[in-house]
Amino acid sequence: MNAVAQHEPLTRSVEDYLKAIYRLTPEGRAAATSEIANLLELAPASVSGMVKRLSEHGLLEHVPYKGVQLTEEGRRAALRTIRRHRLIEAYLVAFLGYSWDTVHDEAERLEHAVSDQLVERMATVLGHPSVDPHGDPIPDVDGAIHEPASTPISELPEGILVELRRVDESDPERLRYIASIGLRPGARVLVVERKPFHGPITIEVEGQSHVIGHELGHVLRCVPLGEDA
Amino acid sequence: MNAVAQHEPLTRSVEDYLKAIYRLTPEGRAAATSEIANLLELAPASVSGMVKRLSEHGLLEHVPYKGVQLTEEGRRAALRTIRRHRLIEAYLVAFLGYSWDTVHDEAERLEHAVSDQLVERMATVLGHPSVDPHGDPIPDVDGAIHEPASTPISELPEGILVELRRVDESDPERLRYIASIGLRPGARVLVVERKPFHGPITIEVEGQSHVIGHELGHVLRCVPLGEDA
DNA sequence: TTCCAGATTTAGGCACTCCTAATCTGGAAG
DNA sequence: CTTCCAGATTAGGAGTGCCTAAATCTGGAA
Repeated sequence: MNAVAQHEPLTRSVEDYLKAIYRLTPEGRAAATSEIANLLELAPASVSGMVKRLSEHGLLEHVPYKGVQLTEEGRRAALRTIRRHRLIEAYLVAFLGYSWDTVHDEAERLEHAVSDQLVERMATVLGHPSVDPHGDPIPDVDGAIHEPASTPISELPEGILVELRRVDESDPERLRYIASIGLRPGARVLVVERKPFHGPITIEVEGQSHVIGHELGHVLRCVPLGEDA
Repeated sequence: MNAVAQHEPLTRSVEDYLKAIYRLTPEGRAAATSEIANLLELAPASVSGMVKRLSEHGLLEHVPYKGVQLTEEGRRAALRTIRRHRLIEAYLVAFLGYSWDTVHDEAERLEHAVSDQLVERMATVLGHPSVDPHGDPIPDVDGAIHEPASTPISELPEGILVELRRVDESDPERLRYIASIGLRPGARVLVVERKPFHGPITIEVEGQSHVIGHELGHVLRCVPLGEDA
């Protein structure tokens, strides 16, 4: 019953909880029950129950009424699932004709079914990529991950020319919209105008102007290329 | 609540039951509870329970104490799963370095997770194959399947030269053994000697002699190529 | 300091999928 | 035609994972 190297496989649900909590707890934050419920589209009471069970199994640290964090074991499990997800996405785009904006749901189901062997073979034929089609970094086999710096386009000054690096969105309709206006990782984008108080942002992509909401701008993470006013 | 075209997805377990019952009921036979339990490695009582539930859902015809058969809807669902399984096997062998004797387990998990879209894309890049790496025919999208004639090598006369067409086995160890002596779909095999009363069979493959048990001979399905005594 | 709104947890249910133990049944043997 | 038993079913239980409704807690406003 040692906590190390026990490889009883986790269920689909458990993997989803761990992934969600990983996303909600950057740098030592704690995740609230309601945040998890929100992300997974479950009732808060269901989350309370699962959190209790996962704490007992040593995957989470839970302070009742305060929040949860992953244990080291939980973190490793979460990163294992994330690695699978992102490699599957990269594989489906590279070899099976998926577009980067439609691949998420398929990967969401496959990540719970593939063996380590299969994922590593995908990684091999892909040449061990460091990011997936959304620009998200792929953790390595040991669970190491490094997130290259990037800034939401909603926080960059007007007049700046940027390269889109990451699209932090999983909703299929939003993704399809983002792709439809020419935005994809690697795209050059000019920040034309930013209205104050979380107002709309005007950008130029492939010579075309588009106005996007602040919320959408928040998921478009970029690196500056220089001024171009 | 119509029986037609309802597409609430079936669970993993349900798909496994339907596949098992499909295998156990060639041409109108009925499958016994114990046969299903055996194939799925479950307690007979568990099968009774599930069979009851699946009958109520219209996927099975159950005559208590007699046996079960698939309804038309159950048959279609079984063939859908079998199509997925066999195309996944073919894909993994063709593109991801799996060997035909080790691919079964991976496909067994993936068949419950892939979308129709993904399976059809695999079928496309494979060029719509008609058989999987074990020689098993792949049902088409409408559920039509035709099983080419073949005879277990255990039923063929001594001295005959045959081509191995199908290996009806899913146990990994047995498959690995079969592959290790040079047997695979397409291999030329000479039936050297067959001892009576289900005795051992001596065959020659790739110039090498091997003695196999009758049980193993039963899963090796062949077509005759001619005499060679 | 008290009190309340909102978040959280507990209580009680239901469906699924499995188990063991007890009971029942249909057909074969006497 | 009765008895018996292998095989099938029912009974009762456990774990997962979700739900709604009812307590309960917490932190900030009055």
